[in-house]
Amino acid sequence: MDKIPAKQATIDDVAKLAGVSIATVSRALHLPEKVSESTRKKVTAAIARTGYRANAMAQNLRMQRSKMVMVLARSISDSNFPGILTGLERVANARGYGLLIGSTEGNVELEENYTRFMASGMADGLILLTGSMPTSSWRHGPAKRLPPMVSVSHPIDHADVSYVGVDNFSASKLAVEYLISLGHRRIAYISGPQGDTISELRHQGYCAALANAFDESLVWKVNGNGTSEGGRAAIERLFIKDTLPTAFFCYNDNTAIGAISAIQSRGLTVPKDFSVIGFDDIPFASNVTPSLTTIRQPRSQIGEMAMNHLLDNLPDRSIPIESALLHGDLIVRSSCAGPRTQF
Amino acid sequence: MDKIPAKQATIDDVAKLAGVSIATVSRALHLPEKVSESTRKKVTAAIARTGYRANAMAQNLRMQRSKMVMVLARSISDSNFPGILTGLERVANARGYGLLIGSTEGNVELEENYTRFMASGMADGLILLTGSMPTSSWRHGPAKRLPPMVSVSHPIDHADVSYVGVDNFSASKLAVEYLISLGHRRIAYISGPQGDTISELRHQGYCAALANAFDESLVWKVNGNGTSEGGRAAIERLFIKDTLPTAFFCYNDNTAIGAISAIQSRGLTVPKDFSVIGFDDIPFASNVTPSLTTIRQPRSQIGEMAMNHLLDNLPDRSIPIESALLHGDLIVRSSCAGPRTQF
DNA sequence: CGCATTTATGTAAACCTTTTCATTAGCGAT
DNA sequence: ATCGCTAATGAAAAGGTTTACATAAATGCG
Repeated sequence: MDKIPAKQATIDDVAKLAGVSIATVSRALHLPEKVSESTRKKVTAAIARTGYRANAMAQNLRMQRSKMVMVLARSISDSNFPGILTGLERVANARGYGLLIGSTEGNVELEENYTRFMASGMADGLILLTGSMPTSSWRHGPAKRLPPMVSVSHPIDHADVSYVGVDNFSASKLAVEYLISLGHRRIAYISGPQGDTISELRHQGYCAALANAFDESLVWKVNGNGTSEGGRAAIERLFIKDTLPTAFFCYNDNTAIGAISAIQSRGLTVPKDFSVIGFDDIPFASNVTPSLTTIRQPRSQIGEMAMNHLLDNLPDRSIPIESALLHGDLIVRSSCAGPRTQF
Repeated sequence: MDKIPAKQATIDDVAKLAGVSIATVSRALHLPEKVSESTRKKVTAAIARTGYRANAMAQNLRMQRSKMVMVLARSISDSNFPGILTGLERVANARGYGLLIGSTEGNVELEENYTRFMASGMADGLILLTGSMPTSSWRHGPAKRLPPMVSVSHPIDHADVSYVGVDNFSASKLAVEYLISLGHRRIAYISGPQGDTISELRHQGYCAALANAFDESLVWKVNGNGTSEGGRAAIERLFIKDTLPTAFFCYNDNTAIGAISAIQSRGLTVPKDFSVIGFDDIPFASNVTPSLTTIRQPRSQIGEMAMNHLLDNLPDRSIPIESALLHGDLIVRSSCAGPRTQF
């Protein structure tokens, strides 16, 4: 084994060792057909000997890019995040890009920190999982040029950004239709946070399913906040009333799990007394008791599509703004059944 | 508002506008005390006017760094990952570093892909969540120089890398002591994957607690694999026997949840018939029924410590290899109770 | 006032590539 | 042998910083 050189070898070292110019080395690497068989061999040999790896910073500086994509999320701990990130990562890696991740925690200062990062050219593109455009001074400043962006999961109102996510409307409709098919007529929606776009879409799907099925539809919305605590609280508030729904369509699995837990702690059972359906199919949905019937979000597929779309758009930013709505599948487990016959 | 310039302003633009040299601009930014009050003002004004942001690639090339840390994980979907990542991210961001993430999925090719990335200077340091040194050709090649590294959560045998993680031995001992304090004498350990270092440490803690408490200790190990499926299977296998333990200390929460589910589906109850204690305190531990008694890993603290240690070591690599074992707390919920009086 | 010392600024090199442009050599055709 | 054309290579610029060194101005002191 050669002795360890003090520093990482540069293109100069390779060129010297191969007895050619650095231009030729570069060409041997990137345009092999432009260089003669014999010198190409000398160059590859020299590269092997020196252990040369092109310095990414120099390349990026010269080529005016960074080969990085920044993923900006509201929270890393979101149940959907790992799955999406896995998809993003898979294609970024396959296409030679690095993934830079940042979480804003809803904190404007942190967000500005990251946009500064972006502004200094540390990323060629931006994946938004925040549900909003990067709020920051620099957008309104002189250099208004944002990198190509794709919004994932959370559609952004009034912004011309491509969007990839599950079709919340149709998937919710599907969920509620399933409850209806089981015989339920009094179905409540336990919502997500107030003003949340996704919650609104899911609510619309819920309404549509009811309107389709019944002449006179009973829309029943209870406010939650997307956490299991919120689901629990929603049930508590509801159970003060004397008329109750027989099934709950929940904003997400966390909410559903909270709802189930609240129902159970009142001595009632799911799905015998009440049916509960969630949304997301988070990893734990199959591990709760009863296992949760829900809508599966194709998380990694969402991530893959989003990243592909973004990277396709990098070279010339010519790809038009477009939305991809992916199909959400109904996953039937054990938290739904027909309604109790007697109320 | 100024009109939008075609390109991002460079230091030259600022210098020209301020009527000084680029060296002065650079100094005004980094060594403000070395530049006179008046010119400093001119420079800052020019910067504001142009919307100048230093080009990160150029800076990094010049300064021979990248201001990035790579986080290499086995899987992004690991239950502990988001929490640790949150901690890592928090301090990286605060200290001006970007977080580059990659998941190897146990795939050697992917791992090599990332080490190539590293070798080209795209990261100044490396956080290992893989439990092993980056296996790759380049380690054995001529340029053997690895960047500073810190291993997190998974200790790495026979490698001189700093390590930050929970004190698996003591925490496990704590868990088992708790079961003993409830009156259990026949306690089984449902392990993680074969050969897993962490599982081995937890096993040792388990053994130590037993040995401390009883003259004659009954060590009882059942193989799992770290998934809820594994926990479930372990219980099934065990229940063929006629003597059974009264309590289970599980490798992790996933295993514990699987175990509980298997016990329940045999018509038995936790904690009345069997006590189950987990490890990790994953977000869902409080949402299962019965809510899971477990050991909490201080995930974000682990991430913060690891990143701080790594970044402290970047300037001169002078900090010695060291291990930080963090305390794991016992979180008492409802999955443990005293043993059944009659066997 | 003259010299030494500090302070402020500018010039240019260095960081490592990619790529344009120019040059040289080689070859076939006339 | 000469011309023209192609193929292979090299020289040098450009990308945007930081910083060592040089220079000029200003200040201190005897």
